[in-house]
Amino acid sequence: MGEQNEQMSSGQSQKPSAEAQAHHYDPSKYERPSVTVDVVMMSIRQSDLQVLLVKRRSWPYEGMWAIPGGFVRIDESLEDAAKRELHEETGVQDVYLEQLYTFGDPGRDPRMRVITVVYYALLDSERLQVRAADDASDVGWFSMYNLPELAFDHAKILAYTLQRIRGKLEYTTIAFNLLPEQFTLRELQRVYEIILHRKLDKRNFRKKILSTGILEDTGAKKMEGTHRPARLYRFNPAAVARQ
Amino acid sequence: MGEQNEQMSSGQSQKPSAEAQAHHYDPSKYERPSVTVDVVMMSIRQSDLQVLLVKRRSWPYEGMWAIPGGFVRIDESLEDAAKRELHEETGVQDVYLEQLYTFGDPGRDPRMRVITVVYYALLDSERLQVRAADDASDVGWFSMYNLPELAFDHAKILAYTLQRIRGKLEYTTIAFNLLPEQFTLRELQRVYEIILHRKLDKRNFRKKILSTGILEDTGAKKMEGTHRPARLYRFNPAAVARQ
DNA sequence: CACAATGCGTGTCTCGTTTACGCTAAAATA
DNA sequence: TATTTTAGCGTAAACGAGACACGCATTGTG
Repeated sequence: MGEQNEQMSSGQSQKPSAEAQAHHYDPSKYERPSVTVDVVMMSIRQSDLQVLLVKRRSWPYEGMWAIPGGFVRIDESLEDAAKRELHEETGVQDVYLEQLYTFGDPGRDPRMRVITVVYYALLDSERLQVRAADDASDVGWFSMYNLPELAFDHAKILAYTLQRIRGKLEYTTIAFNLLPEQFTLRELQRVYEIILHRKLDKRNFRKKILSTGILEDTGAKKMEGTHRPARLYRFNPAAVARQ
Repeated sequence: MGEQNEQMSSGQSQKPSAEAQAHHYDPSKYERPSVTVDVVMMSIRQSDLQVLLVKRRSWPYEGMWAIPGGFVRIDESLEDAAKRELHEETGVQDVYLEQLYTFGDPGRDPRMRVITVVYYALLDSERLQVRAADDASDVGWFSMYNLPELAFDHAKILAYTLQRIRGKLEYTTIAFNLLPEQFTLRELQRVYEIILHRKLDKRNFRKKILSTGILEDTGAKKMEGTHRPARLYRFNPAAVARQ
């Protein structure tokens, strides 16, 4: 093994060292790709799973919609870049944010070699309503189930995002990030139904969620419409067994 | 949202366009990070889960062990870079390879900003034995449960790798990639036990695996030692439901 | 003030899955 | 032919998932 083992792990010096040259390897010869971070921002809006997209105003893919993103600054972590992007687009901070995957095929951007680290964020619908007004018309929310024509490989990225959150929904507590601090069991069930895209049995759902002990009864009730009011619960992170 | 929405998704032109300048954003100003791909190569050896590491011969972390990796070439996909690395280190091709995570904190390499896309590979122990001889002494196999002192943030990367394969073991068929084409049920069970790091019940394990129908009896038997020979099975990818 | 309308909140049974557990079979060696 | 070693098998109990229907608390209306 290691015919010519260049020992490039996490980077040989980029200025050619004597040793690198001895191994016929000069990293400074290599053109560096651009690195961007894109953030798939999702929220439950209008009883739908929606994603924030921005409209491209220039070549390539002019007029198509794209996942918001930007270049990683040289002294900024990937997660910080994602948080910055998130804040710029939505004004919110402290939301659930997770790295999804890194897409780096040559040719995915016709202008240059771009490697994109994709994150996804789950936003509480309530906090978001505030900013829903300023419709710059080149930023918009779209249903994950009815997407417009997307730039680059962004359709693939969103498909993968949906797959990931569906998977995580089953064995983590990510759903709570899409709800305000207090919520009813019915609202929580709707989040699950919207993401999994199928109906769930009310009794079994309640039984399962309550049996985990991750919900705390606030004592308050939510009255809405002409029917019996629903209990309001709060997520109790202390009681979470596994992430 | 989108105070100054720079529309950087998957890259604004790197040459400053009139439009980019109008938005006070000139990507060419930004220093680009280096991008490397590291590959965690794992195999079952000596009834142990082992990983291939290379010894660093220069600053920083001189003398410590590191996950093999190298720069991504400008016209090469991330996965191709990982395959190249894999081939250079082990001589094998066509093995299970999956992207793990991207590590990019500033300061993780003291020489420069390096963003590392980490892949992991699962190698069939049998094919590997051939090359086990050429011990260059700066390449070696180490137990995932007893690692040497590691360079950079590589200890964190290996911990995360182990977590990922444990998770995947439960709902995918990745285990087969660690075995030769034909294997006994006992050998398969050992792979699970070594990765999960706990004993499994023989009868339940056989029942569970056989009930999935992903194994095909080859008809052949494996005789080894002074006891009843075991059936040899083969993995039947056609019968795999999910993953 | 009664009654209709609406969504909240609950319990049980069935069935399939997972776990726990011990003995006989087949081969090699002495 | 006795001993050693691992292969290969079945059943009972516990648990979890899914199916399923009706009384309750509130509001609006006549």
